[in-house]
Amino acid sequence: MSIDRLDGRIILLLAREPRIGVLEMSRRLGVARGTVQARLDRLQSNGVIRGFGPEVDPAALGYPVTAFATLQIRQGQGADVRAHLASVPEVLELHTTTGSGDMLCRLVARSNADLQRVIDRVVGFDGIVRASTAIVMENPVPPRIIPLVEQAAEET
Amino acid sequence: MSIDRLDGRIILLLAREPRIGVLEMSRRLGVARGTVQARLDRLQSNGVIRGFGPEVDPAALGYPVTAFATLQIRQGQGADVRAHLASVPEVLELHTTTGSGDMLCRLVARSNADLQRVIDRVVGFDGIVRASTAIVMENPVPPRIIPLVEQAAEET
DNA sequence: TTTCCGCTGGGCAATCTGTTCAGCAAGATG
DNA sequence: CATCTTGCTGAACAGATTGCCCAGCGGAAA
Repeated sequence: MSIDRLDGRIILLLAREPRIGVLEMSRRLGVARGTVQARLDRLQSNGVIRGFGPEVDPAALGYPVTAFATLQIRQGQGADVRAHLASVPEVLELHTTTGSGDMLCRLVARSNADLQRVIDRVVGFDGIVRASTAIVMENPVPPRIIPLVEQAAEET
Repeated sequence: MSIDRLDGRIILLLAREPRIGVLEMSRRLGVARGTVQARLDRLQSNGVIRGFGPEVDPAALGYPVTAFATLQIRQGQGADVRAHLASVPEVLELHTTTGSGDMLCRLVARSNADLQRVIDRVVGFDGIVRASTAIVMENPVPPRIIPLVEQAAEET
């Protein structure tokens, strides 16, 4: 559940050089290979490290436009809306939230014009009452986790 | 810039079994090892595959609460606010957007009570006029990219 | 004191990687 | 039509890494 400094350094190393091997890590960290291996196993079975899936850049795939849509759902239609949104490839992420909207989703599109098509497809479903969209211009802090890992490692 | 079916299958395999090697991939895909290697190199230098960083689960680290905050910024304070937010470990992501808000950020916290502390720290900065927060309850579609990859691979 | 647990340092066979090579087919170019 | 370029194949090689095992050691808990 909680991680120590060594765990933190392992994650840090992996984040910086994902292709690094266990042996090389043990050299850099100054510990035995078995230790690194055991820590990694533990981190993975703990669920702290979910996996090492490839990070694919939607922009490089031809989807340079990102947007966030806040959706208002008709009462009782939640399950259907979820299924509908899950079937749209351009919906990269979906959350149900408290607050003024009911759901928040991340969308990508090939262009601003194409975003219209995506939104039409997203909201072209009966259970969705209203959608308000915010187009992403800049991304000053791309998805990150390292600072949090470092903080968690310090607090041991 | 664009990917074909083989590229798609490579990414798919990597997503499903991240620890798979180039040799095993070539066997599964029925192509030569050199081909897979060349494709992978190309995908990475293209930027389609950004990397293979470890996916760390904030919940397993002790931060089970996720929220999205929409921020309104005082004109001309954008740069300062960006720097301020980047210094908060619990800010996992930050975007500047069009629409009613000026920025949208993803936050995590140790609990709902702790979220108050995080928000106080986030908005306790001069350039931020207003913040409205939505707490995430469910996550019906966790961050995903595979459907988009498959679509991009088909369209070749 | 005794037990448990994690780390160390070592060794082993099996496997994979990085790299290079020549051959071949298809498509583009002149 | 001849030539070139590009991408894929199948193979080879040395070097490195992995998965797995073991015994010993020290600190912390019972």
